[in-house]
Amino acid sequence: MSEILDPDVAAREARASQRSRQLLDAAARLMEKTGSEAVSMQALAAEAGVSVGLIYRYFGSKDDVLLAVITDVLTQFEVEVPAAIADAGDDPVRRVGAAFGAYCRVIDSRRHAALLTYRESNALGHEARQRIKELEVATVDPLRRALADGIAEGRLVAQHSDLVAYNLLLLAHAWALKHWYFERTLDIDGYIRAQLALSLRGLVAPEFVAEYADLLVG
Amino acid sequence: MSEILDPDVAAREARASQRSRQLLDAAARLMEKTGSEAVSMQALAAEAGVSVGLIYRYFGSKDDVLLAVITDVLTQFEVEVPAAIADAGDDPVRRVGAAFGAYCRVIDSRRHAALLTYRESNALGHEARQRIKELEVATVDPLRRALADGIAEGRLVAQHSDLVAYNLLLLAHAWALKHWYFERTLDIDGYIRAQLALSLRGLVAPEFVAEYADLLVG
Amino acid sequence: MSEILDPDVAAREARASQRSRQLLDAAARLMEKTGSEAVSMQALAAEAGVSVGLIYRYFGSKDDVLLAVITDVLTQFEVEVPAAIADAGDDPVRRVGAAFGAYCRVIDSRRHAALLTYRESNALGHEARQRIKELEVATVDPLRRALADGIAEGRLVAQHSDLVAYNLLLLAHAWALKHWYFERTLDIDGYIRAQLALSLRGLVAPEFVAEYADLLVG
Amino acid sequence: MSEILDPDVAAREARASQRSRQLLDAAARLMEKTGSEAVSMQALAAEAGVSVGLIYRYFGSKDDVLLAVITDVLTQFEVEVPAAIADAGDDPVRRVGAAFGAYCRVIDSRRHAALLTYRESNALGHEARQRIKELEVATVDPLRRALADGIAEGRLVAQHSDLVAYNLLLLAHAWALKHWYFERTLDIDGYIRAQLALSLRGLVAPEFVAEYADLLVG
DNA sequence: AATGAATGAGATTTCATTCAT
DNA sequence: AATGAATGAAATCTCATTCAT
Repeated sequence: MSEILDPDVAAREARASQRSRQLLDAAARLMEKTGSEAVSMQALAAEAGVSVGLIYRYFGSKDDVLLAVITDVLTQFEVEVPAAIADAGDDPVRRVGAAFGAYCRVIDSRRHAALLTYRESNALGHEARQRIKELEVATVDPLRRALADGIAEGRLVAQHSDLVAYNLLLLAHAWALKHWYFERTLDIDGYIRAQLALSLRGLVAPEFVAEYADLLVG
Repeated sequence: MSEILDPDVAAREARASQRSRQLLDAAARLMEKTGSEAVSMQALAAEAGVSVGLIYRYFGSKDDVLLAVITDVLTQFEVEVPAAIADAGDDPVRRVGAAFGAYCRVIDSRRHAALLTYRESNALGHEARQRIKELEVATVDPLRRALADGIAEGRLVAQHSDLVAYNLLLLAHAWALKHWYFERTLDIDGYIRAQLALSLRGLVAPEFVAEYADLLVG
Repeated sequence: MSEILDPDVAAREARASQRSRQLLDAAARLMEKTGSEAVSMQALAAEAGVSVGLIYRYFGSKDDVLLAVITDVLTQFEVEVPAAIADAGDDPVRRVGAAFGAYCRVIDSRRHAALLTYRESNALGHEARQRIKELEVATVDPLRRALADGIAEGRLVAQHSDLVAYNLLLLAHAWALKHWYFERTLDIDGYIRAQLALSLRGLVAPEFVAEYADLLVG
Repeated sequence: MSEILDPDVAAREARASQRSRQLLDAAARLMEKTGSEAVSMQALAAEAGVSVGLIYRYFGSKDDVLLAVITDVLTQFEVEVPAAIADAGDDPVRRVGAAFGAYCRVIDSRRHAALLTYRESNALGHEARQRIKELEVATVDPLRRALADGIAEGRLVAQHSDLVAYNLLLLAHAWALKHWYFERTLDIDGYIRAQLALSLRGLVAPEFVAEYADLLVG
């Protein structure tokens, strides 16, 4: 808030944010390790190498930790997806492809944490739930914009671009949700390529099909 | 099973299956009501208007109840989807459409129960989990067959029909998973129409596009 | 009570006693089978092939069943031990031996039921407990009398005949209590012989040792 | 274990072992108080003046508590019996006497806890049961050795020394098992004297009877 | 006389949260 | 700032007992 900070306060805040990170990482690690989303505060403390009590200094409750883990993943989207889009250059179709790939890769790297959103109902309160939903929707925005650009440039056919964007998010999540099924035949790269081809085939305007031939064959 | 049943035994069995149904319905109702997939045995007993102990006469454990609720939904797929396909006539593309519609409608009628599959990891044991996965995969089969027929007849382009089938299942589930999002702009019929159009646009062979114009405009 | 009974009443009583026997046998069977003394009323009903409700027509409570099973074993002592003594002829030392053998054999035939006495504390009320203790003490009486006779005839040395009698009862019980230990080296016949030899060696008057040589070498 | 301990860790361990002792004592106290070997976790918590949850910090399960109580008694044997033997000097017969006395006195001091072994079947798992049996058998060893020494020196007659040792253990347990009977006529000292006299009369070699006259008259 | 469905209290166990140190 | 012992409510499951049929 204030631009000039008491150095002690700054140090404290730095330590605090470091602690938060340490705890969040431990939580993510624990989830990937146990494969279960049922993580007790005691187990989290043990994994993070701190005491239970300390967790409550940084997070008000278990729900807060859960919320933070989820937010953490969502934040990763906010970082990675725009970066991937920027890297993809000006072509909106390739930007869509890059965005979807980035989504999938983030999810692949935090599979169990990503699934946490699908359990919120129980643990989290209405307010937190609402917050997550807003963040998730915001997360689709770069994708939606790339799609809109493609439509504006005539490279994509104009049809339900909102729905399409959300479908792509869902298919990215599906890599975590139905990993047990997809992993039988695909690895993450194959998955991205196949799903992208499938989705784009219905979207790319006929006169541009040749140009995106590399994307359209899964 | 046997042709001649002791009437008492028959009556008892009828009562027993009625009880199971009552409990399963209560479980489903409770989920829809609380919006939560976490149902305690106490709460279930209260909702069903019976005692805790009685549940254990019909289901060996909480896992059994959960498994039964899930199986119940999956069984509904097994009934409704083939029926819808049969009603749709011989055209494989229209059969795909009918199958997807049936999926979505079953899920719409049991939204929270349908989500139970996405929590299995915690509650259910490995065996039960495996069982559910098998059932789910089996559930996609009619859809996969209709797609294969469409490809064989040249009405659909041959591309990853397995993946397509599973994607359609996922999009049906998405109606429950992301209901809070989709319901802002779509009702169940609109959702089915839009998703179907989107998926089919990438699948229908060019020379048949005109024939399925009604399906292709979401 | 009344000497002349209504035939219906007599028939009913006969049926009732038959039922009791059926239930008691089932209880004993169940205990030997599961090896555990924790027998639920449901399990007992199943084993006996009757309904739970019916047990309560013949026994007021679970404690009553337990008490009856215990009494049943004790009654068997009351029958078998005097019979064995009678068969053993006039010699009091041999009568002692016969009594101990009978004790051990009854216990061997109902090992787990015999152990029930050692659990009474929990389940049974004070009154029932008292009743069992009295019966158990009464059960030692034939043995005590045979010992007393032996002392009176000068064949046994006079020393703590009460304690000796109870010790013999205990050693018989020990066959059930510590069966896991004794069965490593002895069968029931060997056990009886060895224990008897050990006990009698301290009891038989020196001038009669030769006469009972067969009993004194375990 | 390690020579230099972190004082905090050492203090914590001390506190922890103090808690264990407190809980074990409470368990023993509860058993003596209620006269019952069945102790619920709630009751144990109440008796110890702690919460239920805390018990689970020190013992993994109810079985663990039970096992610990039993082990506690058995450990007392391991301490007291060899000590008593050592105090008794070189004479093996007097060492046998001292060992038996020590057994009986330990049992007298923890009567109900000592009986716990006779309930193991129900509560404890197979492994724990096995463990207890081994410990019990190990417990007889000092007695067995003293007997063997006596035989080797020709002071005791060679006959079933294994069985004799176990019988003496049983007679010690009998003080708890049949306390209600023996207490009518004997106190613990009288019991020890009488039982010892009885057992030794059959064991002491004729030429040494005079030497042990004090032990042989109960 | 007989059934067995139904009850509900009670048992064990887990775990989010607090608080004295 | 940090600890971790302690709490106690809640969850699952069992089983003696009752009662309508």
